[in-house]
Amino acid sequence: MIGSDPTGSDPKSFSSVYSPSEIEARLYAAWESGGFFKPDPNAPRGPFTIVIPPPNVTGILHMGHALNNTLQDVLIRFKRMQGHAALWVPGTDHAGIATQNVVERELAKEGLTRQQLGRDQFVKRVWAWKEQYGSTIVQQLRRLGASCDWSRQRFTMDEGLSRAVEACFIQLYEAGLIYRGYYLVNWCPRCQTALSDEEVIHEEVKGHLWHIRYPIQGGQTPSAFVVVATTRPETMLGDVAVAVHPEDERYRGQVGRFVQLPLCDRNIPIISDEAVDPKFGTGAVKITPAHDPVDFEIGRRHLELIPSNAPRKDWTVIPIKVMNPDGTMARANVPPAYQGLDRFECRKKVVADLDAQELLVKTEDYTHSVGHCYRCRTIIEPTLSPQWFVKMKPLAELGIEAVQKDQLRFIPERWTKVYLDWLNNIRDWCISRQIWWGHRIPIWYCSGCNRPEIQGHGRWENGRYVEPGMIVGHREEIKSGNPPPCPTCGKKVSLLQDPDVLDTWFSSWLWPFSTLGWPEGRGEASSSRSHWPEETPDLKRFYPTSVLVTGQDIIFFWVARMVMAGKFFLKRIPFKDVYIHGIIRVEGGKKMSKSLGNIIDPLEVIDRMGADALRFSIAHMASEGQDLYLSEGKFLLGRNFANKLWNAARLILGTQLVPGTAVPGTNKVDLTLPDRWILTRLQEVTRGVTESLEGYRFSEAARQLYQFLWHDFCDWYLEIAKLQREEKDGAVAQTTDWVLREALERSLRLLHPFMPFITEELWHQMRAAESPKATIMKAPWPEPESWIDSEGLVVFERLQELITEVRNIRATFGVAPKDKVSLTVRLAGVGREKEILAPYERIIQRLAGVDRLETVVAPTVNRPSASAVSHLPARPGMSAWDLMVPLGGLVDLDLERRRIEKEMEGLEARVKSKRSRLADPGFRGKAPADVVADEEESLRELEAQVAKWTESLKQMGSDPAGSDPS
RNA sequence: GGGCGCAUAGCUCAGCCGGUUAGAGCGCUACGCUCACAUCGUAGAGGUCAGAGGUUCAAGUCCUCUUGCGCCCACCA
Repeated sequence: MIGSDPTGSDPKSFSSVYSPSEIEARLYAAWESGGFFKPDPNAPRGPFTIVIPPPNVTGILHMGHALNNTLQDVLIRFKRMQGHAALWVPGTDHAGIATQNVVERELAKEGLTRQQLGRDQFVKRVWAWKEQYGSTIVQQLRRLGASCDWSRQRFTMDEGLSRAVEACFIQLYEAGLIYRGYYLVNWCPRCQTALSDEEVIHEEVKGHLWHIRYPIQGGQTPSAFVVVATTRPETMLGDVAVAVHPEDERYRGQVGRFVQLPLCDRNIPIISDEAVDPKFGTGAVKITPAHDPVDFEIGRRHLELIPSNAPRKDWTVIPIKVMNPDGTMARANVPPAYQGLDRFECRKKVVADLDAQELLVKTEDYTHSVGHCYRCRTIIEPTLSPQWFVKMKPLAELGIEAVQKDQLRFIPERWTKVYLDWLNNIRDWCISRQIWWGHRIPIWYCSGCNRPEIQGHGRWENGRYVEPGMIVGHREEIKSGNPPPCPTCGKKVSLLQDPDVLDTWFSSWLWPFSTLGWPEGRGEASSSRSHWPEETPDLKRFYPTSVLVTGQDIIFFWVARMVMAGKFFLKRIPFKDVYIHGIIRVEGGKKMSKSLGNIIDPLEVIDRMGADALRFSIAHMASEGQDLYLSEGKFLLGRNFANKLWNAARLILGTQLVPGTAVPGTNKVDLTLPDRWILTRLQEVTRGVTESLEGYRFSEAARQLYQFLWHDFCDWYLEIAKLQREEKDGAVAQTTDWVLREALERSLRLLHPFMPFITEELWHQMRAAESPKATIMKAPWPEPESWIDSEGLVVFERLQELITEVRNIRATFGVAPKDKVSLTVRLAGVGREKEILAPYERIIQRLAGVDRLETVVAPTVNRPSASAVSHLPARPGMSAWDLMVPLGGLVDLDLERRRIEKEMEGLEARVKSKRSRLADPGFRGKAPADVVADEEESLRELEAQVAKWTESLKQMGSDPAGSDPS
């Protein structure tokens, strides 16, 4: 019932300014209730699927979303019209840390912490938040016009998707690709959780490099020191060694000795390790295995501090953790003076104390790269802790294979390298998070057998990681009331689930199939466990998806991992094409961000100018993979274009139709030249837009449509059509109406993926009578017709040239718009050219402001006195024409001379360049014959042109009327 | 330390496979509220395609280097 609203579809109510807001809301509601976003089960062509990059439930629509979803919607609407069963699966991401942060902030306003609330209550509270606010972003996507199938909307914490997460975790575990390790991880003291390497943002920070003396024990001289340099002096409280390069002469004989650790009552050994760069600083490094990744590795290699997966009794030295999870200094192992201090306060105090003891050699300014939490920007504290990991090497190989076997294609292609580089240097993925909002890890422990202190020190048995008393399984199994016996003690004692949740991306990487592949209403975990995912009808029909549209920032987080997951769990890639679009920036090159206060809110743009304006402007700017620099003003392009289209339609639809219908016959022989010209242009544009969209060249498609509709259709054809509709010959008037409507209707269809609302509204007004319920969304994508009037193209272009030239002369000599001029056209009379002009006399008269048009067929003709002249060059299929416009007293001799001279300047430059090119034997010898012939032809024509202008200039000199009137 | 992108009109950007006269939008100039549109029309001005070298008959387009800007990756204590 899209166009049945009388207020919207009555052409007489057309306002001269397009106002989108009411129309957009009405149409979107009609589309959605009409079920038009669902894939057509009877679609003539195969499925075309996109899964949305799920926005965070906490999100609000920003320009990045607007870009990303506009492009997806353009593709989906295009493919839907082409007859594909187009499916765009929408949904949102539970965004573990981000969402937890939001709700924690809300609690804080009530003076509560999540700890006070307790885990269960807190999680309930987050769900409540999600129910209340989680649909914000999907509502905003609707305002953008996104034609997602909302009946298939998913959430990463849905029942089905949660089972997918569990099932995939278990499959990976059984394949020996999941383990727990006591490793150094990225720890955010603010969020109090571990993060993956990808979640750490490295930023340059201005800091200091402190050089500290560590006194050598039993040295030859009592004052012997080793000087170490550090950017984080507070970590020295956890030092367990000093390392030097084995070849470093400066420390020969020192290795194996001990130094006294200042501020602490401990002695630590000097060791040697290849990882130490002797050229850096003093060549001696303090080793803090519990708080630095490099030190951790050195520790593992040389001190056997942390034998991986070995029982605790084998430890010889314990890495010393000196910080609490919140970034304050720990109680254990830390001298009392520093206990409980914030890490940065502690840093100051350590430096001051060292200085007081004269152990601080120097303090240098030092800029270095420091890791920050990607959610809260807090400086990361590398910390030793037990975490779950995915072994990535075997999975990465699947991702690499996808590219090598041409199963996967990046557009633009250069991202392939970025993707491969990451996969080739992949490290294991830390997937456990110490937060409460997310998918809890499907691992349980026997309360009698598993102790916290052994976590992360399990063994590999039969290719799988095991800890004493550890059970891996589905929630349903474990909580079924009949828990399995502990594999270690054999007793059915109480089982405790691992408190950690999984990285949000652990659910996201399953998105392309978890959204399609979970059978509705299936409950039995045991049956799903071994055959997951199910071959649901949706999975069968729509997987693999067709294309992924996303930004470069999540190639590692998401794209690469989805490829791996798809190949691992389903043995098939999740998508064939990956279109990587640019990043939104503001003019000046900065990132658009809230903190910089330079946000341009897409919703505000939609409010003010309409979703179509926003979408078209974005698409117009989105040339292949380039970043977009936005400013408010750039959306005027789309707004003005929508308005132009609206008014053109107003002209076509708002006036009384000429009575009677006339559908032109085959090859459009009964149409006028302008009719055939505009229809020919339309064929070209149809082909161009289709090809551009097939190749993801969005801006190219948008530009072609803009050029065609605005300049070809409105500027030229509509002006001519006005005349044709006044024709006494009823047939001409009738076919003009037909052409106008045909061209408009096809244009609307071509434009629909970009500007869905205005095209629907106008299309519907055209169609309301015949099919009130039809929607342009389901109208067929235009196919170019087989006929092209290329001859007509040449003639019409000559007409355009002629009119433009006369207008130019009028403007140059200041002929008032109301004043008419007369025009003499001289042509050589080749073929049927002498007849060309006659039918278009009225067009020329109207568009060029001519009252008397005379055509002279003659080899030469004298220039009428006191006139301006112009010479149109010969073209293939068209001879050279001379134009003469008598101007009487209006002619300014100097002006005309300058005009001619300028024209000749350009021509002569080109003549010169062509002559020299043709004089070059290399060119004649090696260039293709047709190129040479074209050059020769064009040189001949240029020379003829020059001759004509020269002649005109000469005639002017002897022209008495051309003399200065003053 | 690696890698990538960008440098074209005053501004923001197009320009696929190298081949006539390098395009658009905005801005600017002149004129025009002509009965679809002033969110408009007509005409126009404005470019050594960052610099240097190379490949080629031919380079904005391909190669190398340089400069400037931006981004990504990396265990620079």
